Amino acid sequence: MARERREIKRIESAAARQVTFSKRRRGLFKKAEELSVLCDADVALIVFSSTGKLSQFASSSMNEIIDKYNTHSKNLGKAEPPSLDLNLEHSKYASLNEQLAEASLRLRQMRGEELEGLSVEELQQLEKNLEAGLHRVLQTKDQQFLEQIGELQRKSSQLAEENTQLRNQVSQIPPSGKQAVADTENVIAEDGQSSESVMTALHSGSSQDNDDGSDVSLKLG
Amino acid sequence: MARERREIKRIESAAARQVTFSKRRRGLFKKAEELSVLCDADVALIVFSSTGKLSQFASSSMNEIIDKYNTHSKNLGKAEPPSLDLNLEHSKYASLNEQLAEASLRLRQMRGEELEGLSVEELQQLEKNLEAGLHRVLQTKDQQFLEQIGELQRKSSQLAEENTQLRNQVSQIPPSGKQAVADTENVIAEDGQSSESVMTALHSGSSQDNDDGSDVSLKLG
DNA sequence: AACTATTGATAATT
DNA sequence: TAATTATCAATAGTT
Repeated sequence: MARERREIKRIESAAARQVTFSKRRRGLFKKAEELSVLCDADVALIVFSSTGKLSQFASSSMNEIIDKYNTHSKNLGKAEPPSLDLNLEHSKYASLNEQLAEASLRLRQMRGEELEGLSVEELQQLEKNLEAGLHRVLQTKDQQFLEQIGELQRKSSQLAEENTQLRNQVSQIPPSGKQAVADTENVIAEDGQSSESVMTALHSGSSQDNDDGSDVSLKLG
Repeated sequence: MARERREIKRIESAAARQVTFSKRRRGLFKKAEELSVLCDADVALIVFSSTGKLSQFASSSMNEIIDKYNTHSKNLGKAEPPSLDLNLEHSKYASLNEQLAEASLRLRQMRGEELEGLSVEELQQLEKNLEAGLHRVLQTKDQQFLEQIGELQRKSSQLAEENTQLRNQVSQIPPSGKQAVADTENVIAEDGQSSESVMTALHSGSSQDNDDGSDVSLKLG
């Protein structure tokens, strides 16, 4: 196009390259615009100089054209596997966002957090999931607890029974006047307890026995 | 460039427009490539004909250049709010995909599924998470159990103590021979119990008392 | 699509 | 960098 034909290969001289870049870039953009006007075409031109500076031309909106380009590439089943359709991308992105939000919420809920907003059904489902996970551990542990409680209940009943029987025996001691009472008090004193507390314990004993049993049954049912 | 100068405005004749489009498009792409080669520039050119057909040129990768363009635009704080940055969109999308995949995997693992491929560290982490989740439920439940057990233990000790005291009282009854025993048996019969079970309960009473205490302590420690 | 007269682009120079 | 200009390249109209 000029004094001499120039071979199309990289211009080594940075200065010359810069000059040629400026001239040719202007021409290229001019021709791009002319094409878009003359032929009613949608044209997008992006140029990065070797120094990284951006120049651009778009007959309409750059992003519009890029979106259109991405859609075309996708629909034509072209290569470009790393590039995805921006439009589809968009809905997928929104969808992914929702899914991720829900997943992390569920995780937090399985950790016992943010349970406030859950419906009854959701709580039941969460409970089911947690219960399934907990099942073996809880089974073993609960069983041990129940065994201990049952054993203690049996012993309590046994001891209460003995108490009753012993009380009967005590009540059948021939009333020998003050002395017997004194003796009893002495024995109690040796054990470090007052007669008052003993009687209270004895009286509440049988009633408490029943209360305990029903309490445990209720809580375990 | 030719027989006559052409005004730069839309060519009304569709045929003429199509011809000009073909010619000028070829020239434009040629010049775009020449610029990229001569000046070591990164050039992307996208052209949609008025009939919607796509032509493109990119000196490197089209998506690479578009990404670079978007990054530039973004950094320059440009407008274009309705259009999203493809670049960022893309990495966000990939990132979201990963996050979602991980979240759902973790959920499945918390339900006890897909534990096969986990390393020891991962299993320990999962165990920790499950334990944390179970903690609140278990804490409440365990506390109730412990309270019940503690109460029963207290009562057992109390009753055992009373038993000891009552036994002391019984042993201090003046030996009045057979009659006293017979009376005791009658009283017991009225309560619907046999003397044999009573004696067994009495004999095992003190020894069992100690055993129970240590047993419970061990299991709760 | 090929031809070609003409304009437009630009390489070398200033 | 900008202007000049000789030359080459692109292309409008024609075939």
